[in-house]
Amino acid sequence: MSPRNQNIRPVRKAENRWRIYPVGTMRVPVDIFASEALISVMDTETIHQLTTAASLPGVAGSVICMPDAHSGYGFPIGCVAGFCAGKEGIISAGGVGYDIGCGVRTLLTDIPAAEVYARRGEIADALFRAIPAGLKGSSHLSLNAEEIKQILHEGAAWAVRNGMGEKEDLWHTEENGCVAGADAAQVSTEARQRLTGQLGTLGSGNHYLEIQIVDSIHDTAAAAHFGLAENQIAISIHSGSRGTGHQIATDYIKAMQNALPDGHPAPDPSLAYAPLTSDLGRRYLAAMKAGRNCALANRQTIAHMVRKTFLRLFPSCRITQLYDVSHNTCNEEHHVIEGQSRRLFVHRKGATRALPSGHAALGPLFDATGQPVLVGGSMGTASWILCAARGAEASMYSANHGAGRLLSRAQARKRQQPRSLMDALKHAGISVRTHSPQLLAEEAPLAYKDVDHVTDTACATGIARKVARLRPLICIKG
DNA sequence: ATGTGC
Repeated sequence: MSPRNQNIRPVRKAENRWRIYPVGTMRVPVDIFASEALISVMDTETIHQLTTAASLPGVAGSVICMPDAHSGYGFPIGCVAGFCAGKEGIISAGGVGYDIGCGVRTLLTDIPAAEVYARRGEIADALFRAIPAGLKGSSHLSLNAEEIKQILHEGAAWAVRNGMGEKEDLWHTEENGCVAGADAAQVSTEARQRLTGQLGTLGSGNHYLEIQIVDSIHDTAAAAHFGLAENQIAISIHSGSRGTGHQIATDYIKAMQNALPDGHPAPDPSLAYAPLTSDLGRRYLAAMKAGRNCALANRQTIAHMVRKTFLRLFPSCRITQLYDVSHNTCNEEHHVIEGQSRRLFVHRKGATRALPSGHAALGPLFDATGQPVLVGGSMGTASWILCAARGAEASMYSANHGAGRLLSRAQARKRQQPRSLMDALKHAGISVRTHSPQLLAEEAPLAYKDVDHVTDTACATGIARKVARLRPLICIKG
């Protein structure tokens, strides 16, 4: 169904802007935000997945591709696609992906950098003990069925209600820490049970807990508003919905593959979809929201354990939350399409929402700066804190989520010896703790794009502005 | 991403 065999070439529209005009089954164009260098490393599979997304029923405006995009399951990672609410629109479980609600939370501390440098090994060991990580990392908390149901409905607010955080944390979290409309009844028993021993665990893959230092400030006013200063110590948590979100995705991808509407063959089994108005579509929406809440509660719980660990080591320290934002979501939003305000269901996979100052959906807390955008780098490289800018109107109010993979996990394993990576990180002054040096190699810097170039590109297009660059000092990995 | 594939 998708125009795979046609010779598709993005047309250069402006500096760092490219467009794929509709051909074959494509209903809308694809708008790519990338430099020449970044577009040259996007493989044919990524381009194919973008044009496939642009071929789905009810797709609105254009499909957006971020500078960090690479191929994924169904949609590429780094893709934004909105679908009209109502009869013609669809929702796709593969479009959101397996790690529902995966995102980044950044906390700010008042601990002098010199003290962190002096006690780096001790801090790394304490965090590694306190925060379960890796595929088998199991939680210190054990949850019963009622608690799991509450978490799926309440998100981070559940953790705060149970003494794991402050209400200020929720103000500094997307959706105030709770996605409305979640329904645990649409989440299978198996998916719910998988949370039993997993709340407050980091997971594996590119998930991490990093202690970082603010390396440079690029927007003094926004940095002051965010509470950021040069040489400040920050904490970033990159994690998701663990087994629960994965199981929700598995369940609904299967169900959508088995229940495709008549006359609407899926372009690809990984991109099976359901009409938004169908029972299955509505059920997935409610289950996906529960998955987002699971991820929000997970990061809130991890943040609480990190705070407890730091308070033991630095009893007088103060740790506040800058922001928490997910980058694997489907969200109901209003967008202006061809001059008309439309209600859309916007899938963001490996892309964050980016509301500029003055946008009606942005709360008062960040109206002066625009919504914070947390860009996680690869292990051992920098992260960026950006704020959404006016140009985000052209990206359906979205920005990039990271550096983006350059090599597949298998390719990375071939090119990176685990031992030499550990040595290189140590040499770079980064204290790494991991349960699996083998999996660590898959996350080696050589497997990722240059986060500074990706960030430069995103900001050059006007979708976001640089606020601060963060450099890792301690990294806890699965 | 994932109690790692059907």
